[in-house]
Amino acid sequence: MAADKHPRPTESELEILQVLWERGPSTVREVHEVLARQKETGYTTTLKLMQIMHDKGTLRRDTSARTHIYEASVSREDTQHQLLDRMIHTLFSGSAASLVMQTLGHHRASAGELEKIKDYLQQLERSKK
Amino acid sequence: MAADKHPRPTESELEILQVLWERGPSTVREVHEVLARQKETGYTTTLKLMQIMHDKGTLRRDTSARTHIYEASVSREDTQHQLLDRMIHTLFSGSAASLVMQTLGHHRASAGELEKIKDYLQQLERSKK
DNA sequence: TTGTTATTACGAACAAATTCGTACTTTTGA
DNA sequence: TCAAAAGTACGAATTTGTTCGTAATAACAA
Repeated sequence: MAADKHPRPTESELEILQVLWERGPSTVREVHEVLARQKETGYTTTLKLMQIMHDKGTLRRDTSARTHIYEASVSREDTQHQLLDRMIHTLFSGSAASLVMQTLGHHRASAGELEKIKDYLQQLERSKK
Repeated sequence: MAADKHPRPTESELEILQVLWERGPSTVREVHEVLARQKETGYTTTLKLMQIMHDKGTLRRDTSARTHIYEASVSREDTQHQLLDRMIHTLFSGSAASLVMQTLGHHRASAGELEKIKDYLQQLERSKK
């Protein structure tokens, strides 16, 4: 049964979440097809993982039909937020700003993206006053 | 023995790296003291972990004296970069910009930090032309 | 109907990470 | 000198995550 509220997803669980966030509610078969394109993996492996995630409360499912439909019960944003938090804490001594600068320095964003980021910053500053 | 070049550090390994990055070369005892302040853990556990990390090549050590001195052999920046890469890929569909905006949105940086980030952006844009 | 296929459930094997007890060695100080 | 303290090494137990074989069942098609 579900124990903790929303335990941090493992590596494999994230792969599955990605697919569900992208596609919306899906069958195990559909999720598996996508994963199998990226890596060698068996159907029952995907099935088992999704069952485990359901136990943990990470996924919801509709079992009314023979073929069950699964759906993420955690949002992409919340998960991103949760993992970012952890990373900022464990790897950037708590400084979100230094994470941002590291990222900007190493992973060239396009000019358009930089523009978006700048706008976003301005907006943040305005809302601060 | 050391197998891979620099395997991704595990959770516990990151905690140890943090301490070493912060303090510089240190004994197991010193690292352990710091960790023990944050969580319940035994001395030999810390020791074993650091030995494993040495095997993997994540740490260097000086064994000339009885009490060994350990030091990180991977830089903080490289590790940050490595893990950011992974996170951008697995959680932000490859878009560094959206990671940055997520971060700015959720983790309020101080006005001073925002300023720094803006400067950094301008600098990036200039160097782009 | 009947056999082939698709699906779920379950348990066990395997792998990786973590924790810690114990033995042995060196240093120290009374 | 010699007992206590501090250190390393090592192996094993535990925990957590991953993979997959097998059985049971439902759907489907000939």
